Amino acid sequence: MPDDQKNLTIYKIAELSGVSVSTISRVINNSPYVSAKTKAHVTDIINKYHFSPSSVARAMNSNHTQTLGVIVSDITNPYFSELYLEIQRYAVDFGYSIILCNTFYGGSNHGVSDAIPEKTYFQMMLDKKVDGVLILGGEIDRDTISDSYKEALNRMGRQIPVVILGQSVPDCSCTFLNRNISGGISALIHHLLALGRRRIGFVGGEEGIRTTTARLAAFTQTLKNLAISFDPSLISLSNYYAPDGYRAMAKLLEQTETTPSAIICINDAVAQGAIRAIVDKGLRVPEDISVVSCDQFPSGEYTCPRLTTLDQQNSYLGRMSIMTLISAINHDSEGINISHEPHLIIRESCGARLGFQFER
Amino acid sequence: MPDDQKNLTIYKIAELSGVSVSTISRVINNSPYVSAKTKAHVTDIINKYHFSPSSVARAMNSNHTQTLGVIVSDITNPYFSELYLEIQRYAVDFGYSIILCNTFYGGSNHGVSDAIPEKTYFQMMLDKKVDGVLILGGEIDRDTISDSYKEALNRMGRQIPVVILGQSVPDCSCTFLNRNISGGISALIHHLLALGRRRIGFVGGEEGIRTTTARLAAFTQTLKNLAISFDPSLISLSNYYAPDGYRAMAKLLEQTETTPSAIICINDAVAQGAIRAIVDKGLRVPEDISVVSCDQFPSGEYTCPRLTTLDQQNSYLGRMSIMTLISAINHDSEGINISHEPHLIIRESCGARLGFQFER
DNA sequence: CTTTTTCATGGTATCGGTATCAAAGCCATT
DNA sequence: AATGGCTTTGATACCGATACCATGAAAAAG
Repeated sequence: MPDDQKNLTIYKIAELSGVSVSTISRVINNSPYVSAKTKAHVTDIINKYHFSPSSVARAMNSNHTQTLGVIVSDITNPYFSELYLEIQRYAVDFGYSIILCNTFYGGSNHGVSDAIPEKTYFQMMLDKKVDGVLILGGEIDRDTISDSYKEALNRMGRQIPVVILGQSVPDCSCTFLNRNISGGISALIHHLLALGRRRIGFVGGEEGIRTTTARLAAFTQTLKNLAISFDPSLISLSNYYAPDGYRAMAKLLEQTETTPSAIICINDAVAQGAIRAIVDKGLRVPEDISVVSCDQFPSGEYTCPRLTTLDQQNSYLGRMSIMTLISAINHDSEGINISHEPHLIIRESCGARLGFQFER
Repeated sequence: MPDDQKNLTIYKIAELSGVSVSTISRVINNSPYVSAKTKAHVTDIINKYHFSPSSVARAMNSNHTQTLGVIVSDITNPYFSELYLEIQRYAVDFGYSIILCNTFYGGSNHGVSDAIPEKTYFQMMLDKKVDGVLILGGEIDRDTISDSYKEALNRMGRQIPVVILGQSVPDCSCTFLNRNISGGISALIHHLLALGRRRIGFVGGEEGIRTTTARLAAFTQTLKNLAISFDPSLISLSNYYAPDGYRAMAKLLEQTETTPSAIICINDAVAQGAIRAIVDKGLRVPEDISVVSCDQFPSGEYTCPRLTTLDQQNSYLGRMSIMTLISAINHDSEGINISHEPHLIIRESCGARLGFQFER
């Protein structure tokens, strides 16, 4: 049986075919400078032995590896995994494979405590000679970025294309895709006001993280513009997961004197935790408190009650991220403007679809 | 400023240091055959220019890339992402990076239709010369495995270590970690019976997939052993996500004449969908129907009601998977026996923790 | 029928490291 | 001073592809 062997090289195929390595290379790369006869013969041998050229050797003198690095803080977070799905799809289409780097930064509740510094991954990306790096979240999302982090990031950015999904940081040798982080908050508030909710709280997210800071700023600003009194005891931050939402909501209910009539959560996981905390206090959603969220997760359509939330168009963001990176690698373009406007998904947790109209 | 440059090689460092490349290589690899003085000098230059050796060139003659391939069907599925987290953690500890391969096989509801054949990824893994491959799920989980798939899998298995988390398939040149797929079903049924539930249905999972087939078999077998009548109209399969749970549950409620008193779901996402379907029919969980699940997801603790479910010890499985693969690469051992017993987490959706005791 | 052009093929340097071998320098011993 | 052993260093083949140049054969042009 003409079986495949380990460590088949172009030299062995040349030997088996009775031609030179140059010819084998030509056949592999579909060069026109091979006779039909030779090509057919070599192709037969290649198929027979299931030969396929080593990407490592190819990378050696082409200086590109057809590999991309993707850095995320936590792939169990639906926000990141949804982005990843889209990225993976396009990467394969364009012939790239992806090295996924999970930094464990930002602490989910998964029992893993120590984060892997992004600097470690930056160096790894450089050593592995990936063709480009995509950063979806992590240390770059901090309000204040340390000099040493920035230095490491810039060192990488000077050597290979780096695309960052988030919001621009000054003096970075990277391409930024500016997410409209705070968009939609105003729509959320207006929707709640229209339902008769005026005492609105904000739950979840982490202090010092740009998403949280920006959304919180949009929250307070919108209230101010509408001349609605702002009560700091209605704000309770923690983190981005269901247990955090539970904890933050429970804390909010304890620290405030008057129960809020509505809560805006940083994302659907937090909203789920918050609802659970409200229910555990013997209150009802949406009858007593309306709960809405800023970032749609797939599960939000199946909770009790279903979540009113914002669609951040994550598939679109994922697609734009990978396309921008590939463009940067091919020097096709110099930065792409993305325009995504979060849009309101009205379901049950605000009360609207259940026909409630509240008075206060 | 002594700044770093692009494409720094060992040759340039040799030139800058005034020694030979051999010496640079020795310094990098901590060889004892370098004088302290030379070592210090070269180290200074390396640090000054931020030189780090190319992994590609190293792979060229060491024949290992310090890279692993991980193949999953859908990383947005918490089962896979939880496994991945553990795998990533240990991989980095042992100096490996991970190429993640998402096959889109098994259709979630994410709008992506066409799966990427695993064969495509197998070839990619071979070409990229990864040191080992870990398959967490996908085509291997089918009840019947096609010859062409098996052939491609075996070809890969003969060249590099391949570890598969699931259940053994005959005549495969891979190491299997046999998950106890059907374990815990019996515990679930006994728990429901103790609560007074006898008319038990099964919801979710996909026909022709081993997890589903095995759990369904354990389900019917346990009922048979207990001499409980088995009603095929109480079984409704679909897939592994919340929308599938919703759909399957709605269908079950339509197709059966007598409403079931309990439902066992394939996992927590499906359970969430099923609960939603039950509630939409105007029934209550757990008062009218108890709902339990076979596979714990983190969100299950924050649903309304909280889910009674089985802990499959996914962290343990992830850890064993990566450790087994690394052992196989190092020829340290020949297969590891894993012992994980799913254990029952009693919460609200069955009724037990809410103090219900049902009669029938 | 010779010369020129085109086509097909082979030989070899190269990418950036590591491994192996050879050799030079240094010190102590005889 | 010559010898031997140890430390330290340098030169070069090699890993598996591709790129470039050279060459031989066949076809077209003179």
